[in-house]
Amino acid sequence: MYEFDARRLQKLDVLRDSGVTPFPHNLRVSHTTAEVLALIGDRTDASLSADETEVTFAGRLMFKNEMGKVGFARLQDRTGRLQVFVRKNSLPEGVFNQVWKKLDTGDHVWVRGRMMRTRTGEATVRASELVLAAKCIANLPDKHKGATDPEFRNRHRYVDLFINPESRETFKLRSKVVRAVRDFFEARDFVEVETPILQVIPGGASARPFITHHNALDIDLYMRIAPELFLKRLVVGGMERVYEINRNFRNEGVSTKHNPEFTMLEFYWAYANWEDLMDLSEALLREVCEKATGGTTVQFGEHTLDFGAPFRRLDMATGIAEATGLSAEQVRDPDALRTRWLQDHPKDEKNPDLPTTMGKWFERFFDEYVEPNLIQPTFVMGYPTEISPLSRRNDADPTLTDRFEIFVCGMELGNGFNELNDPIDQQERFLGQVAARDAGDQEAMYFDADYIKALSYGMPPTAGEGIGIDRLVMLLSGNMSIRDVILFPTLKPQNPTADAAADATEGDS
RNA sequence: GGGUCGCUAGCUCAGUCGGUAGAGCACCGGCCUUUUAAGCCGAUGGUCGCGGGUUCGAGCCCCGCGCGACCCA
Repeated sequence: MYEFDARRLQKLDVLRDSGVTPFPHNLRVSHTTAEVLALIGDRTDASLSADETEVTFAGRLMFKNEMGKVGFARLQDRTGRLQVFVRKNSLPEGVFNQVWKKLDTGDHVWVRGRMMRTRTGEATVRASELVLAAKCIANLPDKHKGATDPEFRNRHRYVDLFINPESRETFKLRSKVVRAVRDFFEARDFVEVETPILQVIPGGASARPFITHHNALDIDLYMRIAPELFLKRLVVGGMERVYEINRNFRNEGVSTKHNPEFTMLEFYWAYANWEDLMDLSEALLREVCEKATGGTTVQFGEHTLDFGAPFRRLDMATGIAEATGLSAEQVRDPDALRTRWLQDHPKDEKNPDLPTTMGKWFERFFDEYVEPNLIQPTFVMGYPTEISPLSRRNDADPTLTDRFEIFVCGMELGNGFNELNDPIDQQERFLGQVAARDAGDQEAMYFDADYIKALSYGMPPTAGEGIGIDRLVMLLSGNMSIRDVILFPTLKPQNPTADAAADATEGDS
């Protein structure tokens, strides 16, 4: 059971006793607050007084000021706020005492009235009718300081959204980002599809999945960690340009950059290669940035990010060599890498989990020495085959793949590569993953025989890429935490015992 | 996983040396016919995150746990 505030509950009785319906319906508005403000424009009060136009609008009461037999209120709707002026003898009989005086901040209010301007010049509507549209019986955050605690804002997004304008802006921006992404791909003849979230074999990424159960089939299913293998099946099927804006689920830790469920854009483009993808990514990010923010640069913390300029293209081995002082030869030598690592991490001397191969060492060195320093949008190129089980090998150097990742502000934003379409090679890579899994790597991929079968029918030369939408929205909106750009981020229950008790009660009833 | 910090009224926060639990805003009552964080008078509101311990006495000291923020891995 939810405990209502007893004092607020009483208000409902008081209203009903005086004939006021606290939750009416069928109220219509003629204008939004922004439309009324546009009508008022810069007209004088005299000009407005001569205008007999009546408007109706509604919004949540965010500010109320009572002065005897007059008062002011500001109503907030999806377009902004607008002030209402009420005067006791300008309202129908009883409304001032029974409705106006009982209004609390947080209530939804409907108003009819004519436009005016106050003595201090504020555009205002003079109410000739005032209706309580929906009662708020919750206590609101501080009128001036708002709700600043990140936990409160994440747990009570419905409050955060109407209290904090920057939160509304963030999620409007997020919507624009998604719209811009769709427009970009639709304009290039890509088809948007939806592939399974419930999967028998989770694939397409290295990550631990969530497990769930289908009762009727009596089988365990996995929540998808990536749509990749399904999208490539579609390329086999002839969808040569295909994309999906998909929710993925990864059973891993949470941080300011990681939420267990997150939104990705993935796209596959037949008869294109990884270099085409890099060009396309630049164009995509530039266009999305411009459509969502109005410009091609954004402020993120102390950094001004430039999505308009060509992105830096950095070879992974070169980046590691530059950051560590190793030579081009040493960078490819696991022993030299180990020696260099121990130089900075003497405590790892006896660590049995240190990498033994170039590929794993690259990953570790890159994360440690290169990634944090990649502030402006950067393509990091040339990933080792070993850590790229779905990428096609480089024709000149089969230990590397034709793969890149996009980094901004030390954050991985995207990942693209020439798709491996040789079913024999893919089968061997999967077997390598299975061996890693058997050796204890819980993030290693599963063997997906149907995917191999799909490739055996022939997949055209294809390049594919994924871009993290949540992180992109973080960058474009200047939010430092992924939880600030996800409406309802995954959070621990505040009071597990109470929640469990509530569940038990539900089960009994 | 480790470290640091935090958790006190609906919200934002004080709380001294261990000695009766505080303020502003919100909410309630009263005054006020153009306010701009309006003002004035009065009232209500507390599991001080949870559980132990020390003490005559704990919001404060000690131990454990929970949740969160930030940093590190």
